[in-house]
Amino acid sequence: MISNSSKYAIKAVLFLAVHSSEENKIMVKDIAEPINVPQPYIAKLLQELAKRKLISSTRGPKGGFYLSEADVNRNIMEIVHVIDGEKKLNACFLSLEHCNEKNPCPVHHLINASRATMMKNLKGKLIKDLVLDVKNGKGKLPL
Amino acid sequence: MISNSSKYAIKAVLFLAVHSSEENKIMVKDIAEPINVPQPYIAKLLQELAKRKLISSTRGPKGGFYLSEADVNRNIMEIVHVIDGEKKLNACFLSLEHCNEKNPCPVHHLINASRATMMKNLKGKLIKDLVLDVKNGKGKLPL
DNA sequence: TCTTAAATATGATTTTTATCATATTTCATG
DNA sequence: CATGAAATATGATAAAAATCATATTTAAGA
Repeated sequence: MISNSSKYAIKAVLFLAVHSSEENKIMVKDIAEPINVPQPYIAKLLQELAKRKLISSTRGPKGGFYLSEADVNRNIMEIVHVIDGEKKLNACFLSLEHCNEKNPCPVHHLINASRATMMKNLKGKLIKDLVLDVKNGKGKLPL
Repeated sequence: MISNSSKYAIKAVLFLAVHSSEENKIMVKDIAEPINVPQPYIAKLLQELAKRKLISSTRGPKGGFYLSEADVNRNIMEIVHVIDGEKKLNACFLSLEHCNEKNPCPVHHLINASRATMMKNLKGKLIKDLVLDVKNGKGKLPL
């Protein structure tokens, strides 16, 4: 449903959200260690996110990754989209091609409402909201 | 979250639930085709389910797979357990080791309630209930 | 402008998951 | 009791996901 890569990416973005800023860029090795993800692996993911404009970066000395004002207005699902592709977020539990409200598979009604609210929650929450939650003790770091 | 193999297994069990009985066993090739899963692959899964007593089988001529009275009193999550292992059904969205109600990760509250009801639904619904649903038009076959 | 520190691009390797193949065992039936 | 039809056991291959390695490009600062 959601890949390992996406999870790593989310953790990294959350880390950046809390610890970085335009004036305080962070380089991969200082991200990889605290979030406990192999450095070359998270590097690749961060590069992909940067290319797709979900996070910001600059090269060279004093360079690194950070989140701009625009970046913190993204939500978590956008990260998943970039890493995993659009694919199966809306997909049927059994991955059936033709399953929908009109023609539901037998398990459709068991999971659909729950998943819909889950998705709504994830899409409605921006990165900056999550940072606020952390500050208010509603979610804990480090990851 | 849930593997391809589990999905195939569920489809096969559903198929058996509707089409088989102790007097009408079905052999793998007659299951594989209608549910659209490669024959050798579904064979392996069915064997595993049979070994773990979630479905029934007999060998030899006139043999095949079917669901006994006991078998139709199972729920879908039991199938997933057998195929995927216990692992991540209760796991944190970000696969964090130490995430729980007391010490939630930032996304915990966004998904946890939804997932809990989803799981409750899946565990509460028995195979025989699903068959009833299909008969009452609340879920469609074929898959 | 040269050196160095960082991201970036590209691709290789490893591990896991999915798929396929084959030989063996069991059972019904003639 | 021999034959053939079925599941079962085991393992091989292929595809995908995760992980790792290296050469290139960019930018800051001496």
